[in-house]
Amino acid sequence: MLNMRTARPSPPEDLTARALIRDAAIVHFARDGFRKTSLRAIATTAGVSASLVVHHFGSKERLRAECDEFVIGNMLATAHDKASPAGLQAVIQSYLANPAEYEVDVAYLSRAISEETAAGQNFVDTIVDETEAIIRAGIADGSMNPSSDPRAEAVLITMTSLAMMTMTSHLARALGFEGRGLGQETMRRLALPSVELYTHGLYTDETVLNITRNALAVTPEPASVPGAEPMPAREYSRREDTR
Amino acid sequence: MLNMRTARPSPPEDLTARALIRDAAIVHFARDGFRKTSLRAIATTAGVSASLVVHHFGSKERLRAECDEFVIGNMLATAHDKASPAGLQAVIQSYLANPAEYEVDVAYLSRAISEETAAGQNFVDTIVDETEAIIRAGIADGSMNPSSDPRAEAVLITMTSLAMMTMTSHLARALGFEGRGLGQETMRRLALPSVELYTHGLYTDETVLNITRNALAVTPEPASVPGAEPMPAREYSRREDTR
DNA sequence: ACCCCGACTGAACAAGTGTTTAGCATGTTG
DNA sequence: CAACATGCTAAACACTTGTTCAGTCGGGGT
Repeated sequence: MLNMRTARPSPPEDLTARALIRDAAIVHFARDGFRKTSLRAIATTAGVSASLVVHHFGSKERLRAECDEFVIGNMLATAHDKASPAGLQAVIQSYLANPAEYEVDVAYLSRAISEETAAGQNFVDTIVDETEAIIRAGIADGSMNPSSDPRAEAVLITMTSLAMMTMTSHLARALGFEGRGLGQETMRRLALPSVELYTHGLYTDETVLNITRNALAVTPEPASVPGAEPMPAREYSRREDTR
Repeated sequence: MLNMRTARPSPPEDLTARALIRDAAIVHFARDGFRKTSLRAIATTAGVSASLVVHHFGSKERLRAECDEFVIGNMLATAHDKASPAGLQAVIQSYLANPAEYEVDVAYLSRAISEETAAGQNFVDTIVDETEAIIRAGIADGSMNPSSDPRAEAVLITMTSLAMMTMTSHLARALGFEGRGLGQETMRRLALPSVELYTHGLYTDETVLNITRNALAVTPEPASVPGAEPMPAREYSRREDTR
């Protein structure tokens, strides 16, 4: 009801050809990527000629720009006017309510992030900023643990969240949900472990933390940073080796 | 010294043309992606004709397969024979020691994951399994917190780690390292916050955890899963709303 | 009535693609 | 020496790509 901007439940016929082309392009870009989709393919699923596509949009690149604006711009817009700090939550919940409707938009966003579109970068940056604000507020009101670097923590959490979008297929496969509707069951399966991780952490003590602190203290800036990232889970396997 | 399989310090001249083509293809695939790179571009940087590429490899697709095998296969191989459970750690540390040498391989792997190559999927699945084993061992020996779903936790952590590869450019940009050598400074900046997060968690109490548990208990399986994932950080913002 | 302007199409173009073909060396084998 | 395989190339082929070019259709405005 509230989302007629991002999700497009519009009837098939009473749309202008221009809108039909845009929607078809969004579907194709989301499913096959920008480079792989041809103007003729878009024209076919839109039921028009290839020339009409460029007649309306000028070029394939400008068509992409318009699709970016339509999908991602609307995502950010609906997120912004719904409450100030954590307005994104409404969108997220609305998505989780029925992922099928947003499937195309999520796939499109994922492509935009992977292909590093201007709109995709803008989206990522916006969410990072928003997340940082949330974290700082959470630390201030005591609901979240203090961090040595809230900005970096925000980046970390944002990328983790976005990775759930860009790697849906890998997620589903690793969990055994191959054929099923990507997302629904996968998200449900990941929900609890994710919150557990965010509540209790992974490690039981500060062994790894201290090792990391020492390693970073030793190497001030330019040289190497041994044994810290990006797979912190591995550290434990040589715990006694606390040199 | 120990890595002459993944990193290629080989002198320029004494390589067979076949190897030259393979290496050139790896660079191009890593930097521009599979679809965007043309056989002629590969041939040019390899200093040979385009026909020779297909003469040696049969087709572009088979060339890709061979590059996959060479880069990713070697990654997995060197990871496997170095200690059994957490053998990957050696590779990771070797990478963190001097990321520049592995830059191409990391970029290549990232592409393989994004483009969902067979080898890329295999790599992801392998690391998930390996991570799951590590987590189960860590829980058993008390160094890690118990999880309601170790498999899902392993998937979560793996995807987070891999996201650091597939989203290097976004990471760097969000942290302000635009022009610098992608990785080095970014990794250093993220190391401590990441371990902090894995040690103490994000939330100070179990409010969000309980909310999530209740939400999952209410909706058993088929229907919607409101307010849980994939952005758990947002939950806090309506803490008092503990309906 | 004219004209024009917009939406729209089919055909053609130029460039780029992966792949094929024929052929040139060159060295090895009978 | 002849025959042949091998590493290699230039040219061409078949095809797809994004884009351009007339040109048709139809409805308003004057």
